[in-house]
Amino acid sequence: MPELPEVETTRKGIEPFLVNQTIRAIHIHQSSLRWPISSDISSQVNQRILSVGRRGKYLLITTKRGTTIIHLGMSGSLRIAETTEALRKHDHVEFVLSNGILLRYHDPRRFGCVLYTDEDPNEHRLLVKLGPEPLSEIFDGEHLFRLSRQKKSAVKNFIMDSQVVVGVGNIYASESLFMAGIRPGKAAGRISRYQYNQLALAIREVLAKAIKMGGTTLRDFVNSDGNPGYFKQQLQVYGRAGEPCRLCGLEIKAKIIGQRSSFYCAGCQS
DNA sequence: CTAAATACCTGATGGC
DNA sequence: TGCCATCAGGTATTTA
Repeated sequence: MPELPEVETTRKGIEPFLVNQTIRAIHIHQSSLRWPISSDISSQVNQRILSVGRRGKYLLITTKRGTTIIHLGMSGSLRIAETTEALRKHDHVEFVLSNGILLRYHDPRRFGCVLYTDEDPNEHRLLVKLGPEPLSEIFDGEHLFRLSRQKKSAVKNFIMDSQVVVGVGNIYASESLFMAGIRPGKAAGRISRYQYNQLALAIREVLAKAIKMGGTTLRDFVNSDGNPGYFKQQLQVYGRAGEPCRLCGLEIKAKIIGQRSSFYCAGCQS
């Protein structure tokens, strides 16, 4: 399921095929995604792509006229295809480019979205409230500490709140908390500044490493070039309930926090 | 205001 | 073989 590293891996993967190409056509096979695909996306036709950006888990394909905002939800993927390649099931949108290739949006569970705006995408209602990028300079322990005061909710839910910091999904939340030595169920407001410094560093490190490795493959994520990522074997706690902790050997525990499965080591995390 | 629950959706999996 | 129940989960929205 695409978290920030997978989205960034996708961005990097498709960028060289897209920049400076003109969008010749957009074929919509299924417009019923999380929100319907608006017909004004056709404004992008015959426009040259200036950049392929990212904000949080949103991909931004920008032309002079506007920006296509794509979210992969949890089962979405983008891939570069030849025009001769048969349409697969759940290939909902195709961008036909002037270099003769296709960008295909594929999303079995249709939790994702393909939107269009002719204004600054950062002012779009879905992006305007987002917290800092975890790999940017303004994201640090002080930021987490300041926002968390008086918060009673679990720290895991806190760091997964996109208004606090973007890009920390269920997998990397468990991984970051393990690395920082903090139990996921602990109240966000009761965590020290020192621990938040550790946590901010852990989030940075886990995400940066995953991006470097090309993203995690769990169920149906496929890199834009069709190859799976390689991060799965690096996971320390996620999905490892009952298995021994790689650091201390104690059994990894699973717990539902905020309706989401969470994993931690009772020996290494307090 | 906060925090928790819910909706959106389909494919993989396991039990019978 | 098929049918049903369960689970996966990002995030906007609704409810408490």
